[in-house]
This record gives sequence, C-alpha cells and structure tokens, in this order.
Amino acid sequence: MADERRSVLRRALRILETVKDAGGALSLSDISRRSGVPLTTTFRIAAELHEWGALERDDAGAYRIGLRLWEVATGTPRSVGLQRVALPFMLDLFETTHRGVHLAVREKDQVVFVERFLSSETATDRTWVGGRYELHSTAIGLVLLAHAPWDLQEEIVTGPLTMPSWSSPITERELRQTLADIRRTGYATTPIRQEHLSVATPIHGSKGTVVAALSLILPLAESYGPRLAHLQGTARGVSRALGAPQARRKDG
Amino acid sequence: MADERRSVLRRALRILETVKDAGGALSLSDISRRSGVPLTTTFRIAAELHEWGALERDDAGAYRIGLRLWEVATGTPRSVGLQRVALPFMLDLFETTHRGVHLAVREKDQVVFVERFLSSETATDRTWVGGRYELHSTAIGLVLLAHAPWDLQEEIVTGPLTMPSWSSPITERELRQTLADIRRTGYATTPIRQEHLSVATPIHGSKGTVVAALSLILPLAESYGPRLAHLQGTARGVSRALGAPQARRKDG
DNA sequence: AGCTACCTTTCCGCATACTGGAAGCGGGAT
DNA sequence: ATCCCGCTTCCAGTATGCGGAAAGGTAGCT
Repeated sequence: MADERRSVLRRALRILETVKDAGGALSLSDISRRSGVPLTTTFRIAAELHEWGALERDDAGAYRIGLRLWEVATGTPRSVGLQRVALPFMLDLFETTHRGVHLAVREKDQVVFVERFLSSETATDRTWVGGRYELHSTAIGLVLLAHAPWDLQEEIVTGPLTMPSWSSPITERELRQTLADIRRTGYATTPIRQEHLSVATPIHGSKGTVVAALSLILPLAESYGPRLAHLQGTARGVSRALGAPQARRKDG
Repeated sequence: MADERRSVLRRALRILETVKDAGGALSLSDISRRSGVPLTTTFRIAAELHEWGALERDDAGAYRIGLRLWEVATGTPRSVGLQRVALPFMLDLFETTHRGVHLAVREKDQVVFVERFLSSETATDRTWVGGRYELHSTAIGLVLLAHAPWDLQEEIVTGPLTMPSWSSPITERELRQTLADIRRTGYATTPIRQEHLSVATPIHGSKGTVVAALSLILPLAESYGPRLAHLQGTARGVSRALGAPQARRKDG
C-alpha cells in the first residue's frame, strides 16, 4: 500500500479485484472499506465501472462483476483460447480414466488453473478455476517451473520453499534435481494429502515452448504407468492442436 | 465519441475492448488508432494495465488480454456462476440429443451467449460465447425478452424490428402476440436459415424470476415435441440447482 | 412516531495526477 | 546510408479527479 501511487485506474482495478474476491455481491461501503479507497472516490469509480458494464448492481443495489467484463475476458488467449482447444481432449481423458484432470498455465511466479474436471473421489480438491498457487508445490506447477525462464527458476529455487502442511519439506538441491528430472523424463509427480498422486506433463505451443501443463490425479495405490501414457498422449494431442512443432524433444 | 467525456478509466476500458475485439494481439499504435486514444496516452494507460496484468505482451511486444483480467472475470455470477451450475445439465442434454445446446442471458437489450455445444451439423452456427445479438430475432432471445421488464419490452416491440436476411419480417402486433404465447406456453421457436429450428425455454433463479434461457437446435424436419420435453426438463433441473422456487408458473 | 445508525448520493473548492505535442531512440526495409 | 514507422521519455499547463462535509434514504429499535 505504501508504494502504490494514486491513480484512478489502479484504484478501479483494485475495486474490481475486491469485488471479485468477495465472491458474492458487495455494498459500496464494503468495497470502500475492503479496498481502502475513500468512500466518495469508490462511489465515483464504481459508478463509472457500472455505467460501462464492468460492474453490475443486483436488486439490493450491491455491486458484483459485470457481464461486459466477462465478455472482454472471453478474449484472453492464454485461458479461454487455450481452454477452447484443450477442452475436447480433456473431456476424452476424463471420460476414459474417470480421474481428476487439471489444465494450468504459469503467470509470473504462480500457477493458475484454467480448467479442470473432478472425479467424485477427488472432489475435496481445494483448487479452483482462476485460482493461483505456488509453482513448486504441485506436479503441474513443477512442470511449468521446469520450463520457465532461467532467472525465474533461480529465484524460486533459492527462495523460501514453503510446502503444504501434509507434504514433506524440500531442499534447494532436491528441487534442482527434480526440475532436471522433469525436463529429462517429460513428466512430474507429487503426492497429494497422502491419498493421491498428481501426475503432470507439459503442453507445447506453436513456437515449441511450454505454454501450459496438464495433470491427472490418481489414487496413490494405483500404478501410474498406463495413466501416464494416456496423459502424455492427451497433452501431445493438445500441443498438436495448438500448432506445436512435432519435434521429439524441445525445451523452452 | 462526441458526448463521451474524457476520463482515464473510460479510455482504459475502451482500450481493453479494442484489444479484445481485435481477436489477436495488437501493437500500441494499432490500439491507439483503433480506439481513437492519442498515442502517448494509450502508451501510459496500456503500461498501467500491463503492470497490473489486465494486458499482457507477447514476445513481439504486442498487447493482448491478460490472465489477471480473466481471473477477475472468473467471479462473474451471471456468466461463470451460471455456467458452472448449468454445465453438467447441458452436457447431459447434449449427449442424449446430439443437438446444438445454447445457454444465454439478457444484458440490457441484447442476448449474450454464456455457453454452448455444437452438434456437427450445426457447426456453421455464427454465434459465439461472449457474443451479443438482438433479442427479438432468435428463440433464446425471445424467451428472455418475454420475461424482461415491461418498459424494455415496449421499447423493443415499438422499435425497428430488423430481422436476419434469411428470416421473414415481423410486425409489432405479431411480436406482442409471440411474446404472450411464450409466457403462456413456456417456450419459443424460431427457424434458423431454413434448415433448422431453434427451441428455447427459460431458466429461473432463486427469486423465481427468469435469469437465463436454454435452447436446442433441431433439424427442421424433426418433430420437436419429444426434444422440447427434454429441453424443459433440463431447464427445470438447472432452475432447481439455482434454488428456484418449485412453483408451477411464475413470471418475472 | 420519533430516534438512531448506516449506507448512498450530491456538492464544491483545491491541487494533483493526467494530458499530449515534441523530440529522442531503435530497428527493419529500401 | 537514409528513410520510415513504432515505442518511449520529457515536460509545462490544466482539466480532471479528489475527498470532506452535508444532505437524502432506508431499516431497525424503543
């Protein structure tokens, strides 16, 4: 908050995010309190956002995210564009395996889930579409990290490696080794809450670089060999549909 | 352009929309030209949007809609919220009928498609998710119009009733009758390009009002009776999942 | 009814944050 | 080597956004 300069635009975006984070509808005063933007200013900006359609008001007058903003977001190449291509492949994988399927991309130093299907047994999964998570603590994030720009990898590898409570800690050395293994073998695995195993593999874009990752959640008991082949086949299918070069091995 | 007062926010939103409408990535100068915002100003605003994540830059430096904006749009109740609830019902309907299925809501005087599945034979369909269309020229729009606020209905009914080229013109009197019929029978039909028939029915929200509509695209030759029952059953399922009161008939 | 409490909206003088032309930079084409 | 086009930085002027104060609204309580 300290270094955040004043600016209508920044405040407007903060207001949008505040409303989004609330989940439901928010009153004007609520927005003002939660965002830290003075009430009068919130009023003015919210009114403008409402006029345009980025915010809507329900019958009680409370604000929520507007359809027009969603329409614009419909044009996001890395989420909607990717999702549109990947959906049929994911559905196919889901129907044949009946295991949780996740599709994610990297946004800076985090992983963002773009689409997912949950099997009944993994329905307790805490992730959600549009949510952000650490790169180094899940298989899907590790795949994305292993193919991220070198300086980002260094930054994360040498940074604090906090892990989920149910997972064992990891050292810098181990993580480096893990990332190298992922690049070599083409897939990553991580246990999930001592009951399941997440297996993830990269998806390549038209320039051959890794643009996303696909993962499958399996019961720990199940051997993952056959599923991995299926997962990788699906990922290859998506990559091909995205126009990826058919090279045998290509890292970005 | 004349009455549109200057304002960073308005210009920022216009820039976002310009980038969205372009479909792909746009250079800074392109954004400036297309949006009519002076180059320097475009530069400043685009930089701010980029910093926040509402815009991204590809490797050529061109701008496209950013993931962060999409994340915020993930919290849009009327599209994503509705879609999340309706998806399984729609998939079920699609799998049993193998006909095009559309889900749409009303935004002011237009219909916006929120989700759809196309059968192979209706793949030439010109609509797209996030697209806007006239309320009075499709079955799904007519359903939404029939349950819209009275003054909006009046405005449209008495306004210019332009129709798609392949469709026959309609008079004010006919349209009023059509809307009344829709409210009475609970569904609407319109022919689509002389080959198909669109059948649509309303979806009710937790307050009993019509919040969306569902449609099915059938070959004109096929009798729509059985499909209509299926469609209405699906719509009832979605309404129930949205917490709609189980009333036999309730108009909003 | 009257009172209180809270939320929304309007008002307005102040000054700050936005503006956009001009000029400098860089890179690709002729 | 020169031109052209697009991106970025600079800067002085002022339009535009700012936010406290006070006026409407509405709901709940005594």
